[in-house]
Amino acid sequence: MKDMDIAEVSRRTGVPASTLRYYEEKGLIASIGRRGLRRLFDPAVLERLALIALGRAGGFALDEISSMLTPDGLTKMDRRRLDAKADELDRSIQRLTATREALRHAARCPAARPMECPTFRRAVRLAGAGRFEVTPIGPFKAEAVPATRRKRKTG
Amino acid sequence: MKDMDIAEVSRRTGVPASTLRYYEEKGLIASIGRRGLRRLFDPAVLERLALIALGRAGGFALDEISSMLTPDGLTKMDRRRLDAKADELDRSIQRLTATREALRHAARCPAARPMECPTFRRAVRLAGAGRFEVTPIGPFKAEAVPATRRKRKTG
DNA sequence: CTACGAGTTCAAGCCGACTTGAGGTCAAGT
DNA sequence: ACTTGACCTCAAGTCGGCTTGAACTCGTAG
Repeated sequence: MKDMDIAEVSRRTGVPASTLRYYEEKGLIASIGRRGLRRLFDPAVLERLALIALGRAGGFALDEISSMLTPDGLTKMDRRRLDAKADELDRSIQRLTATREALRHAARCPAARPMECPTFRRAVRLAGAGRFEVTPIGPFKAEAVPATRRKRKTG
Repeated sequence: MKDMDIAEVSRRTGVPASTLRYYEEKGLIASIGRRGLRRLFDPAVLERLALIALGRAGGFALDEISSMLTPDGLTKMDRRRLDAKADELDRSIQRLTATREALRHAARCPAARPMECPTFRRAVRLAGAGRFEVTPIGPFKAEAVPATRRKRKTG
């Protein structure tokens, strides 16, 4: 198997060409050269894309992912950091599991109003909705903060 | 406990006032009236915010959440939909779990390059990164599509 | 009466991860 | 020689979920 053009990489991974270009621009992947204008990719890029997808599936930001990949190939981070990430994921999983349970329960609990049901309340609490640690995904990092005069966290 | 002003709601939930206003604008919560300009909230809003947080924790969009809440109070959707949501969450959990395992394994596997390790490869595959079903979070819905001439999915 | 500060509105900005569109290039087929 | 069409670049747009800033309005304490 020789080098592939962007269309082939796209076809084999399902990742759109525009995304591949974007990833290259961000330094997540690299093309091995050009033929004319066209990028040529080493088949190893497929593996790398799988890793990137792994990271995305884990909810990591592209920047984080790129900090986890070595240029020559694959992830080679220190245990600490990987473990920290795994722990983070673990907490997400806990929350999601509680949320799932709350949903399942709500689907079959006869209580007129879900919140009247202790099982549901417990799930809500476990989901982090009672105490608002809530760092799920995307923005929304309500941190149970004094609330008045919370300072900007970004820019 | 009587009606609360926005600061109190914020203090008690950790949700910034700006977010509360935004939620009201989106119809996710409602204030029970005004004193002068100032919104007054019924304590029941706390419960509703907990539910919203539950939804967010589950990765649901605000619009989805609002479609799950009845105006008078709480979620009262048909079983089908709740179960569908729970199933969706379940798939997310599977992926996240595989990702976590991949990370944990990568942290202690001695293989020079993680992808050489079958355990890791398996985790990557389970994480959806090999077959790219990858509908994790946020954009990035690569659907193993013909790749050339994929048509726009949004506006 | 006046100032203060917490509240209000509205429009605009921000972030991440891409996508889209206009306009350009180039290798290969006829 | 010319057309085709896949690829290219770069700037701008999109989407969700908020946040921020400017300008304004009140209720209350002094």
